[in-house]
Amino acid sequence: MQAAREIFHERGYAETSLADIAERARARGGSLYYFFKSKEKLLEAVLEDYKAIMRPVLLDPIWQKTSDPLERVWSLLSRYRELLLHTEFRYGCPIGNLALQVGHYLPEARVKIDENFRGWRGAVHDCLQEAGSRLPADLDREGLATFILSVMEGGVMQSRCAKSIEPFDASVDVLKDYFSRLQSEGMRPHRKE
Amino acid sequence: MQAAREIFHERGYAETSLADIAERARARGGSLYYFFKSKEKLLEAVLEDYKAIMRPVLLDPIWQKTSDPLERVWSLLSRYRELLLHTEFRYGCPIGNLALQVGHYLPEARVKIDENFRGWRGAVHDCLQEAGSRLPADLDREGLATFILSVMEGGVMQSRCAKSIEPFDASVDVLKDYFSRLQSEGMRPHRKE
DNA sequence: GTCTATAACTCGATAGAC
DNA sequence: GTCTATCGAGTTATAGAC
Repeated sequence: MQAAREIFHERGYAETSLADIAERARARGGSLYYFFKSKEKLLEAVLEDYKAIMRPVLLDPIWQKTSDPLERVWSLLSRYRELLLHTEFRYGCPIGNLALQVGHYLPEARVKIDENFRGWRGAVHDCLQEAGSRLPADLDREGLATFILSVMEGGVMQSRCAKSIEPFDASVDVLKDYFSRLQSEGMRPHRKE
Repeated sequence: MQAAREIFHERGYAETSLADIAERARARGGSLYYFFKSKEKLLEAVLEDYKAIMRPVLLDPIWQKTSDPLERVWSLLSRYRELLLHTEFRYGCPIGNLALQVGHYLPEARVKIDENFRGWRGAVHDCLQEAGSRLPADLDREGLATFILSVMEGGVMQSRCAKSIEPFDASVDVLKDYFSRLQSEGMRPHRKE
């Protein structure tokens, strides 16, 4: 299943054959059917696994680097930046990829992708809550967590196609500017349109 | 080619067979090869066409609704909102879909997808420039245009998977809040971190 | 549990009639 | 130009030996 996760990420779902997965797992194609009754079920297991490893594999190592909740958010975004650079813009966010690859015709997978997004937003939302009074009290922090995921996914998408880190960096820079304005609000009440 | 554009959008590139395309074009599979020497070349022609129709088909009807440059940006985003609602979250941005479907293994297509993104950002950038002094003078308007595309693509991605307009709306709402803060800057100089 | 062998199918692409 | 017919390759999935 680790093999499936890797190759789905590298090549995409449709472009990956079960023989490819079996080869990386040092097995033969037919053996996979002992554990998964179809390619689709294998994908669902991979997506379920992504949910399970998000905290121990993705978040915990980042959370460990700093205890400042806002720094954790920036560090999480940096993780995707490193992924882009490290893979020379070939891969990207594995969940985002699968979202636009199979989200529209594999309903069960779509639901599990949504659950992964919810988990990610939830983790960022926790950071925003923990930031307490450093952000405006009346701020919609759920909405802001969704917004941050949008910026990340959109930035990764653009940088992959541009084969340049520029669009990702530009997106994160603007996000940081927004935060600096949110955090300076204390000095003067913000007037909503 | 219109048929190809539609079905690539609805089903995705890998899930679309040339027979499907020919059927919608009221032709037979073999006939396509008189115009396109491969499925990949057909995709490239579709992406080239997207660039060509962006202005007359996507932008001009929106620009016509209002001459206010910032309203044009919100109206453009509303167009994607309507697309999500109108298709019950099945489709999404056709370029974004293709970006994460084939961007990593069809190099020529990836370049043309990038060109589409550049065109979109360019149109938004023109709006931001036209907004003149309504935005801070020292603002990076190229970066902001990239940011807006990120928010749109990320919002569409999340809403499709959630089958709910909430993530898209939340993303756009936060973006509007950012703009309202940018526009109120005139009242008091903003201190950069 | 893991393998081999293969069934059943789909797809992209080509050849050639008209 | 558009069609029919088909090739060849690759795929998912199954059957059954070991």
